Amino acid sequence: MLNLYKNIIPQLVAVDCAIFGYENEELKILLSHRKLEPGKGNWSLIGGFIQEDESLEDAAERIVLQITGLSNIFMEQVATFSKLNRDPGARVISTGFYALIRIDQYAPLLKVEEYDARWIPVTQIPELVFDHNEIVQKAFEKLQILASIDLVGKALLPEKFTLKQLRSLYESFFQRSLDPGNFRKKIHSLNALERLDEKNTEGSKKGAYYFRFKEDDSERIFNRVIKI
Amino acid sequence: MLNLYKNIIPQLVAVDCAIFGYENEELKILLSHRKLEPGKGNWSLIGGFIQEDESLEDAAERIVLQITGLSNIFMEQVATFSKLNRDPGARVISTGFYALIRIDQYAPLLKVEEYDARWIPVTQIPELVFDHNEIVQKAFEKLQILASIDLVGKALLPEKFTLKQLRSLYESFFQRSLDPGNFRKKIHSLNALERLDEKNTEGSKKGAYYFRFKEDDSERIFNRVIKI
DNA sequence: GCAAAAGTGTTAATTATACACCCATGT
DNA sequence: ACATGGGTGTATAATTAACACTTTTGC
Repeated sequence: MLNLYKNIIPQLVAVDCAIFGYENEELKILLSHRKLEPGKGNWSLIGGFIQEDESLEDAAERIVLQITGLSNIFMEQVATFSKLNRDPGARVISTGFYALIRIDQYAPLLKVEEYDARWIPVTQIPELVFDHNEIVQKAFEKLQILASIDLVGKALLPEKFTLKQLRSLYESFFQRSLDPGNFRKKIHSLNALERLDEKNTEGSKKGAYYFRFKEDDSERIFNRVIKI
Repeated sequence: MLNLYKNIIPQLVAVDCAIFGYENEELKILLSHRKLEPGKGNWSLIGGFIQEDESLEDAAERIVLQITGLSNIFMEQVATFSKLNRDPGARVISTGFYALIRIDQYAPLLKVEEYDARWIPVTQIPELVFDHNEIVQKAFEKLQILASIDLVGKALLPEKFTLKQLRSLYESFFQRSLDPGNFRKKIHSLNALERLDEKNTEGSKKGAYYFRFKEDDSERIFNRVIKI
């Protein structure tokens, strides 16, 4: 491969993915057990080295596809982590990503046993290898900011869902309870959802209408961030 | 150096810095002319390859120090850019940073002619090499978000400044005019500044009070981002 | 009928926006 | 005294937040 830059020492480059999903009224993250030394067997994010012919985004998509069976999913960079001794096995520079997937579509390609991947509530994240706890922390903060200025849900909830489910998702994002009435009004004002005629009667006798995200979101309202 | 990971192809890793400063009522960015092929002589961000014994943050600080003479400055990651052919000279993965410096303290260590570094208003950014325009764009967006939720100014303005100057800085961030009266009230409500007894009489006969950032910002108010 | 969750309405507090007005001072 | 930018005040609209109220339906 062409290289006009001589005498530059190349580095090992990897990606680590914080994969979020939503299930049973809880926001969860997919954690696995590390296959390689050092740290073999410990809890870890899913990651891998970048290949010569792919971008970081390509690598992250490849890895998420392997472990979830899903492609074309929502994914964003968190940050790149490069402390000298973050990985005791070698000097590795790793870019963190966070991904949002629908657990109802989760269908891993790899044998689950191989990685022993599990969905863990974000409130119960164990100690992870290397600096992975820091990556998760930053990923969660980015997700919170996103959820603050845009209605996040399409990537995490099933096709149809109740407002209670959406609210409970938001309560997971912000880790606090939200007023049901005010939440409804806020969501409706965003013009992003459409009500179906169908009701979910699991949670109550009256039944709660199902909603889904509009195909056409041209009238959807986003919050400005600018407040000053 | 220890390496437990065999058969992994290492990559060239670099940093590129979008250095912002504020001068004559304008937000500016420090651009240089590229010293190396490919693209030698073209407008470019200031950057360089990461060394074996430093993190990305270390490398960015080193590079900013060389070109501005300043250390301990405000700096944050923008994102990491890794498209396969972003740099025609080789496959280079580059992490973008943005830095905020005070132009009144700017004192480059390297001969300025060597890089031909210049302060260019953000409204007049020329075509840059590779994907540097994209890096600048994302850096500016990050800066806007920061300025939306926190009072940015300490890192860009001189020690003492008038509210008009601060407002003009904010007008540079958001590229729109802000109501003088409402801006004052907003700033005062944030509890971040203290008024000096001194006045600046350059702009008017009456004179405008100088302000500075409080040493103690324990009572300073930050805007929540959470709006839903 | 009543419990329980869904959904609506009312009010107060806060914040944002537009703009009128007063202030100090060099000429 | 008056023009000019600095600085303050006021009226209104929009948003947020707390909480009371009505609706539906299975038991």
